[in-house]
Amino acid sequence: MQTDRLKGNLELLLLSALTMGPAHGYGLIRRLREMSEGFFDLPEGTVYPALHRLEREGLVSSSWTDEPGRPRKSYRLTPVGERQLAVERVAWQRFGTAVGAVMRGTS
Amino acid sequence: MQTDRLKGNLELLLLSALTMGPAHGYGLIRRLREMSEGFFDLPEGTVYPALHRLEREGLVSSSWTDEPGRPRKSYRLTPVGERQLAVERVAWQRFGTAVGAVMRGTS
DNA sequence: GTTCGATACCTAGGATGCCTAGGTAATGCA
DNA sequence: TGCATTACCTAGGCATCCTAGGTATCGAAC
Repeated sequence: MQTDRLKGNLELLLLSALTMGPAHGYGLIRRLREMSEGFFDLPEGTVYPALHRLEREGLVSSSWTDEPGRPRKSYRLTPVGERQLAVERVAWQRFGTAVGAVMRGTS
Repeated sequence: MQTDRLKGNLELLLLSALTMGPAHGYGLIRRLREMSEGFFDLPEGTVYPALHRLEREGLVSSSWTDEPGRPRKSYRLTPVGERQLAVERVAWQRFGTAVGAVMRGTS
């Protein structure tokens, strides 16, 4: 069955990571890995499409850095994204509370 | 984007609910609703296929009650299911810890 | 000087897993 | 007789994450 709990939480993770400041995709992968002490080691094929989705929805905005060297696409939170992050945080907590109640067998 | 956090946690929820004793599908839906104070109100189309999956994997076993009235298929945890539940619990907690670390911006 | 690992971007298609929407049938009450 | 509730089921849809492939730059090692 191979549970993937990530489903539905990726958005929360990416938006959270961006509150520490703008970052590009590859850097976000590293940032999430560090912040979670290695727990989240997301493949690029997961993160890049997710960022594009977030941008399409207006939660993040991107800009190419015109520094020399490797091209980098920097993402930052938009005001809409910040509001959405607050919503996600509450939703996550509620979900966790409900799961906890079921696990503990109490209502 | 419509996060569905249930994905990957349904197994944990069903196995947890079954620790309170055997139950049939419809009853499990009610039990989860009560234990979570209304948070989890799972559609039948979610629960029945999941129970079949759990049975195929040997985590639960089923038996039709030969009581009169409506036919009911009662599910109970198998020993394998109990072990798997313990695994799931730890996995859930680890996941929660990791998400919490990212949300709080600390490593 | 070239080979390799790390950095940095991308996408098509597959797998998974929950949900929608449909179906059947028994019970009990209005 | 009709309707709500209980109780079971499944096909197909859809969203989302991942696999696996691709391109290209840079620095270090050989």
